[in-house]
Parts: sequence; structure tokens; C-alpha cells
Amino acid sequence: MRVRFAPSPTGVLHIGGARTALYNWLLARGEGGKFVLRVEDTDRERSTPENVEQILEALRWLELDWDEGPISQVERASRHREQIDRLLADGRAYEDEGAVRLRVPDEGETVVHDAIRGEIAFPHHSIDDFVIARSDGSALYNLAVSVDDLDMDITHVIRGADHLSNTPRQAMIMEALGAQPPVFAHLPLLHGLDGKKLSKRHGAASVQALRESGYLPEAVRNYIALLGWGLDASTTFLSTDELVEGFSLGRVSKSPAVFDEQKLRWMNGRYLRELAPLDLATRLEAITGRTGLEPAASVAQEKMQTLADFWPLAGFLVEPQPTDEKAWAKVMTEGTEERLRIAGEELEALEDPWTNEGVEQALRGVVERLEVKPKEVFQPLRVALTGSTVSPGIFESVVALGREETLVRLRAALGRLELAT
RNA sequence: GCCGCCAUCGUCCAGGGGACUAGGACGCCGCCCUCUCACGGCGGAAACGGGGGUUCGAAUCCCCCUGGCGGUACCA
Repeated sequence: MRVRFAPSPTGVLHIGGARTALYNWLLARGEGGKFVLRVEDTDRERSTPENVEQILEALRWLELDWDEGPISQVERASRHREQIDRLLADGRAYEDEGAVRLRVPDEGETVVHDAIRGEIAFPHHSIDDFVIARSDGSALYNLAVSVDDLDMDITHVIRGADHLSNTPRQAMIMEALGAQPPVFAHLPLLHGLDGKKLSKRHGAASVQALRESGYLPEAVRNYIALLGWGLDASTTFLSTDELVEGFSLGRVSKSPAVFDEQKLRWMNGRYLRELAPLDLATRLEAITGRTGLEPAASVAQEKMQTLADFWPLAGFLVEPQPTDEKAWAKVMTEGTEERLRIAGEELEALEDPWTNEGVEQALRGVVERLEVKPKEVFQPLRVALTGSTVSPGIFESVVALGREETLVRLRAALGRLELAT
């Protein structure tokens, strides 16, 4: 088995393309076949090395490795010309104002065998003699892909359903070339939440955007696999191995799917929480360019959905954050000064080691001593330390911050309160 | 216009003649947990587009309609 993924080198790998790549890859890996890459563009202008590299980078990020390629169609121009001449010589094609057209019979039909949709018949009367080469001699898409697929011994062509009506043309070219067409499979298209074709308007619609938004490749892979395919009635989480093992074209859906970023976020959060803290920290360090993030990472982990959530949630552990004035005004009320002062004293007096249990005991002690509600101590403390009313658990936060830094920030807050009175 | 594809909760995925009182997940609502926000737990609302057939029986098979989508390029 040889499957090929043939992206347009626009420099952007959109979600639909990523899913096509994933399905091809899963199929190849599952059957012990080859996953080959080919740049699908006969136009020299767009096929820049930079654009191609961006696609490859996105595939690498998704951990979809390839066995061969990428082969550029532009570089295959002379081979395409050779086959065009052959069709001309065989009388299967003819020249029309400089362009070359394939002869399509008026009668009959071409039947395409699709692994997902079954047999599809295209009546010949609805297909004109179509152009296979421009008047400058260069090959057009339908001819180029057909020649390339044949030369590369491609056995399975899996692509988006938008290519369905190209398929009879390609099958006819292959037939005219005296070859058997490969197995075709057309995946349902992907739409945005508004039912329209997926595009930049729909948030993170490309792999690159997803990556920048802090999604994990394993979560993206899992989520994308489920857009148009499902193992059974209840399985949602599948490792790459399980995906390779369980994937089959026969279970691919025929109807279009809608890309729902909310569900991806949820799934990403689940994957994030299963990461070892060190692993999470390493990934965060890679995108923030900072080091020593492990303590902060493990504190923030339970509340993050994407890597991008880290900074708003736990940035205060790395460096002091500006105080949210609305939060300050809300929690710094009558009596907070005393509560914070006593909390500070308790923490200062707390014996080593500086642990979660010790900190919790000390702070709950303050609550009991003053006979107030827990939040009346914890919320002002939270704002004093983090600058916000939203943060990871207060005990973990204090522990991660360390005694010294906790006291520094507490004193700063107390200073501000004194100034105000 | 012509050709083709598709049609189950708002969304994704199951169910492919009787097991369907249509299942799971996201989201939504409620309750619980709780130091905030989350996580988690429990519960709830929520779908077979319409009409004809076939059949003892249809979400499932057939036809028509409607709707959505794709193509109809010397684009890919």
C-alpha cells in the first residue's frame, strides 16, 4: 500500500488538510504501507520552498512522519509533457487553439469506486473534452496528479470531497494512459460553526494557529481523528497507537463535520492534565523562552486548557503581576488589613519545612482565630499575592511562591492598605 | 442551469429492519464538592428534515421533495 498526501503549498495547513494527512498516515501505518508526500501544485509561482517548509513543519509538529517526499510537481514538468505527447500520439487527446484536450466520449459513463461512498457514476454527456495542458505546454492539475500517482505507484488516494468531481477526469486520464486507477476515498468536508466552509474567520482554523493557541499535538490529533470517524459508540480518547490500530476507511462518515473549538479545548485540557509536570514545564519553557517553570506548571496544571492559559493563571509565580484594581476594591474591605497582617505573622512563624499541609494549617488557623469565613481571609490574600481573584488554590500558590516572596508581597499589600486609611 | 455528494440532539460520534423509551461526548441548565476559577461527581433539557412506498414491523431499505455542500477554469 502506498498512500500520498498532496497539500497545496500555500504555506498554511488547514484543519481539513491536517485531517486528510492524518487519515492517510493512519492508513499507511496501520497496513504497514508507505506514506508519501507530494506537493500538489503545477504553478511555479506559489510553490516556494518557504511555503513547502511551513507545511512540513506543521506535519512534524503533529508527529506525522513520512516515508518519502516531498516531491514537487513543478520538477516533474517534463515527465508530464511526455505523457501529454503520448496521449496526443495515441489520438486520446487533441490540440485546440494551442491547448491540449482529452477526448471524452459523448455516450456512456465513467464509474468511480470510492471506498467511503461506493460506486459513483458520472455520465459522459456532462463532461466536456477538458484541457490537460495549457497552450504554453505546461500540464494542468488533473493530468499532473494522474501521471504522478501512476508513476509513484500510489494505491490509495484519500482526499477531500471537493475533489470528487475531478475523479472521473483523473480516472479517464489514467485509463487513456493504459493504467488502472487507485482506490479513491473522499472525506466529508469540514465546516465552521456557522455551517460555512472552514476558514480563517473561524478562529484557529489552521494547524499553525492551533499550535500558537497552545494546543497539544496529541490532543489535536485525537480531536481531528474524530471529525468524520469514530471507533464505536463511546470511545473518545484514543492514543496514536489505538488510532493506528482502530482506524478504517469503512467507518469514515459521509456527511460534513463542523470543527468545534470548544470541544478541542476540553479535550486539550484533559491531555494537559495527564502530562507529567516536567513534561508540561518543558513545553511551557519552549514557548515562553523561560526556565524553571516546573513548580508553577504543576500548580497551574489542573486549571489550564491550553498552554496559553498558563501565564494568566500562574504568571504571578514567575514575576509579580499588575493588580486588578476591580478585584482589589472588591476584596479589600473592612477588616482585611488585620486578617492579612495575622496571616503574614502565621506564615512567618511557620516552622520548616514549607509544605502544603503546614501552610494550610496556618491559614485555616487564622480563619478560626478571627472567626470569619474562609474566603474572607483567602480572597484578600489571593489578590495580595496574585493580583487577581482568580488563581490556583491559595495553599499551593503560597507554597510555590515561597515564604520570602509571599511575605514581601503581603507587606506590599499591607503598605498600600495603610496608605489608604 | 447541468453534474455529483450529503441529511440522527446546537456540535462531534454510535445505531444500517424488531434489542430504540434512539446511546456516548462537547456545550447548556440544576445540584454536590469548594478559598476564587476550574477539575471532578450526580441529574436534566435536547435529534431521526417532509411526503410517499416496501414490510407483520422503518431512524435503518426504495422513490420523490426540500435543504445543505461541492464541481462545472488554459486554478488546485
